[in-house]
Amino acid sequence: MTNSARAYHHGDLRAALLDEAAAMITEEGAASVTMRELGRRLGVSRAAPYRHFADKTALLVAVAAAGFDRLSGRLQTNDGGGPRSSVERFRRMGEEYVRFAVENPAHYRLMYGKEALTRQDRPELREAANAIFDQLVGVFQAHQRSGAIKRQDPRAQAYVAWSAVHGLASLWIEGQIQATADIDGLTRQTTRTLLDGMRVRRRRGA
Amino acid sequence: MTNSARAYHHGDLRAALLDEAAAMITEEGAASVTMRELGRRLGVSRAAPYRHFADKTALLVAVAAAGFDRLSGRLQTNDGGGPRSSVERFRRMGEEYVRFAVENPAHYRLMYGKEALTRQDRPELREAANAIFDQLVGVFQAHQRSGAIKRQDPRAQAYVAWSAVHGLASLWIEGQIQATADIDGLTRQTTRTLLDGMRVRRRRGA
DNA sequence: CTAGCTTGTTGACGGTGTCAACATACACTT
DNA sequence: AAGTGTATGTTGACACCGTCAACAAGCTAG
Repeated sequence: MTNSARAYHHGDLRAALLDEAAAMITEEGAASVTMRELGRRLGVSRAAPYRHFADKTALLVAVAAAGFDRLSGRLQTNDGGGPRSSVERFRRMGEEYVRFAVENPAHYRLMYGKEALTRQDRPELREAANAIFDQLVGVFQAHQRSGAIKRQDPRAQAYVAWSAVHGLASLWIEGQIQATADIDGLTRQTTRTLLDGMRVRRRRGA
Repeated sequence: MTNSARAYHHGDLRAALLDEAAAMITEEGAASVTMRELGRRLGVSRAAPYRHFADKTALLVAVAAAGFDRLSGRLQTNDGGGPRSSVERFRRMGEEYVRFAVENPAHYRLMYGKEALTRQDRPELREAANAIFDQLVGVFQAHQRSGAIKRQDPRAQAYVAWSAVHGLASLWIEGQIQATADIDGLTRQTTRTLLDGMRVRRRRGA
């Protein structure tokens, strides 16, 4: 009752706010999201959103959390299909991750870039982000069991890999990578380099 | 005459604005920077900054550009000292890069994170960022010549490596990496993994 | 000394987030 | 069915903000 959708005056303003905010973010960037404009678009007064979110930050946090859920779902769906090698799983996961970011740049930026959001310890965000990270850790654990990569702390390995794909996505989104470059190619090269770098290798000298 | 510092009414308001803005950014984050507050702090009216910067974005761009210069200088200073192996050069460069970001989180965020800044093609920023990237490309070229890593497009290799350290720095800054983790250790593991992943290796099967 | 450009000030406008006071619609009790 | 309470939405107000136009003052060049 408390959190489910019910039809009062507007119908379900809370959900409508989240949808509209997400739409504005993808269309015009997070900076364009305004409590007043949200009200205008939804045919509601400027203060109406405050009945559903404590403040603007809380609204954006909710939108970001929804983004995390969407990303997490995409990764899981893409991961689950059929018995694949852990190499293939990792490669696919990286590609899907970057693809999401490239397709939803403003949303991705909101999820990871906004200081105000992550700075405050919003448990929702923390949890949603952790779910994705744990998924990645799982891939590395499986990969270690298959004997393909070094037996190190899988969390550290996951951090290194996550950094690489997150960095690639961020730099691309922010336009720091020359447009002539091929993002898919770079993603593949990244995952391949990471896996090769973690692979068990025979000692040569010393 | 046009761009050099001169003592008119205030002394050198332009430089003072850049300094004060940078200070505010490191102390309270970029969001706290306000034209009016800048005026207040420097004992000047709210519109005075507009005699030196077209708008707030231009000011922030200049601050970001200064940050790029600082980072570039640090990397160069750290790189130049004595004849080191290209492995060592890369390792040090990565560490210095992450260290800068960790020590100046808000500034680093401004340099790479702000959509508004990078979105518009500010040539200053582009140039400053490119200088750092070119430096990295140079390291990989040297590294290829030494025969240690694969002979691929060094620019692509540089993108992969840059992504990894940038991603690590970003995730750390945004608090996405568990605080118990060791950022220096992760940085070393990242550079080592990258180099190993790019190393020339003998084929095994297929 | 005067003319002109550079720099700084003040007033104003429209925009924002947010709160308090008020109004309404629905749900639930009796 | 009536009435009451709470969830929801509205309006007015306040203090900010970025920015512009009109004005004032200071320095420099002739």
